[in-house]
Amino acid sequence: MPLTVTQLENGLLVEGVQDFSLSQILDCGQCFTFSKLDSADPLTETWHGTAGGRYLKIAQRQDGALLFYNTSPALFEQFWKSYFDLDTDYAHIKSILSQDSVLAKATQYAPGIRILRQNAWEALCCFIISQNNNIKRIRGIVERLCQSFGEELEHGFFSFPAPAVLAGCCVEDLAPLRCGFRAKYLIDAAQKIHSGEIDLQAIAVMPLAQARSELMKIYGIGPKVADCALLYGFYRLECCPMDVWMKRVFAILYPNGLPDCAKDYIGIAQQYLFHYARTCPQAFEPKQEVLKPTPQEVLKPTPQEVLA
DNA sequence: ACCCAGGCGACGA
DNA sequence: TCGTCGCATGGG
Repeated sequence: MPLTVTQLENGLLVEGVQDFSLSQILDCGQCFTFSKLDSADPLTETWHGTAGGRYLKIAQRQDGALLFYNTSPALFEQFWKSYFDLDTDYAHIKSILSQDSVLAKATQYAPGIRILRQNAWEALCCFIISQNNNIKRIRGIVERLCQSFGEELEHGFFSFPAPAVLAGCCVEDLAPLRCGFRAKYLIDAAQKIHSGEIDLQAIAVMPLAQARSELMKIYGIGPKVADCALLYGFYRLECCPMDVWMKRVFAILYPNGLPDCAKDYIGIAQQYLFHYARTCPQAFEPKQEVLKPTPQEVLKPTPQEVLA
């Protein structure tokens, strides 16, 4: 279905958007720079935040239509349409993934998830911060990073600091972030990128294995953070970041790996499964579904009783 | 108080 | 090459 774009006095109305939920997209662990506004209107939800050095306030009506506040048609076409991945047919992708029963459940649980096309440097910073951390605290550290070293945009929001800014910092300079041992990792990433030793533009067009090993030259970037940067910062859908949640998913639901139907969209499948595992734990806890005895088993004598 | 969080580097076997 | 441990901080 084609999008219908209408210019209003306060922004841009975009109708015909399918398979899109603001809260699912912005709160599923791929992005840490948007926050939900308290809305007087229960029929809409409104978020605001930053991406690529731009501030955006955006609302979604209950019928699915989107309102991009203070956004020109040109800016929508050039930036936000791509950022929200609106040219990708998620209905098609979900229909393929749903050939597998678990993925069918995970996609139905949060059918409005999309993979954002984020700025590579910003995603890299966020996922350096993410290691051995929780999403709530990641948001706070990212916010302090931008407030402390970025440039003010609008409404108290700040851009990400450029690599050059962090490259000139020492660990003590980053103390206000309260990011712990990750400060030295951020600085090394900034220095290698600012000096040109690591070229994000070049990584964007490298074969995956080479891109991955290039990112892992940064002190503090291992396989998982590299995969997150590649998936979210470079839109490499063939990456499947393996964090503690996805390790649970594989241990419990996919001991033999993902099914064949996921092979072209592993990164997207990963996002549905990650969100499902993290926010719907009762669907995943091994103890309840897997180990709970059936009524027959409760009545059956134990092996010890049989042997007695 | 305790365990855990979108891990990683250092170290020893 | 593989397991194990410490790391900063704070949420639940």
